[in-house]
Amino acid sequence: MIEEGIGIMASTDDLGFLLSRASGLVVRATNAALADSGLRVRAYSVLDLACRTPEGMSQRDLAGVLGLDPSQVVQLVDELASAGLVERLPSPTDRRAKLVAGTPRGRRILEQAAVLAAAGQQQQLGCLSEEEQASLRSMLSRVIHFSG
Amino acid sequence: MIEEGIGIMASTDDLGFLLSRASGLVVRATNAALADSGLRVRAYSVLDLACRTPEGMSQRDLAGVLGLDPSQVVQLVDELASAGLVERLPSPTDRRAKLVAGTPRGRRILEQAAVLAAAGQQQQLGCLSEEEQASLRSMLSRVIHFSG
DNA sequence: TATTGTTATACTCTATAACTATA
DNA sequence: TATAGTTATAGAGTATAACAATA
Repeated sequence: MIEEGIGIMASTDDLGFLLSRASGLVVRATNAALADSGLRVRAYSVLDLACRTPEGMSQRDLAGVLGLDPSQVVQLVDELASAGLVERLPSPTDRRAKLVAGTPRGRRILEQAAVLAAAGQQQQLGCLSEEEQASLRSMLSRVIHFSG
Repeated sequence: MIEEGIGIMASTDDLGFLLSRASGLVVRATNAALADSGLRVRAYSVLDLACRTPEGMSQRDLAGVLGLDPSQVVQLVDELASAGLVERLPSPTDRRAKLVAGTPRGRRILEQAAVLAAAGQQQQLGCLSEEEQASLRSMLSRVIHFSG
């Protein structure tokens, strides 16, 4: 079998198709690289953000930043909390909100996972120079924050 | 609600994350734009390829080009064939293979759908100049055909 | 009245394996 | 022995709606 089951959109030089396909390949490679960590890409992203802010981050903010539905965040945080990688702390300012913060164990796992994820990612993106990767980052950031 | 349910990967300036998120937004916008045509992005891609080659294209080739599993192509071609947009023709050279070709109706629908899809896509990608879009296309093509 | 987290549900997409008929 | 299409199934990701507690 040559290749199977990744992104899609119209014919081979269509930007939407290329974006979808490239994204699928990178996600797949990253998930494969992360396998030993027990994490998949989405959980990894949540853990990463939770560990980035010492006080923790509300689930709603996590959802907003990652572009996920809040109900998906619930599931992902459940997983991470069961594994002891994050904990839900009460927000000091809003009794509805829960701040998701990385545990010491979570930070250790994240550190290892980050190496794996970067390797898997560069396995797909390594054909682009540093300058190209920077340019790509810049363009994609604009696309994401653009709603016209 | 701010934003929900799209692509994912690590923290906000991570290339994998940006790729995944941008792709998700474009696919969503395109699916929404295509709604009136009764097509979704993957079926649209198959129809597009089927109509591009007058003799039709084998399902295996479709799968290879689009990066889908052959079993997914079966389903998508089933859908399109039920709607009368493509037909499965016997291959003159290989009795196992079936050539998927667009019907006249399929070509008409495709023509309309292409306009819708392009509009939905540019709604997300319109913030990039023509030059940037060309550069993006070039980089993503390389990423896709790179397996290092 | 609106928002945070949660639960439930359905649908789409992805991943595998096995089977058949041909090659 | 391998390949094209097919079927079946399971898992991951996405999309909605509704509810309780709190703002």
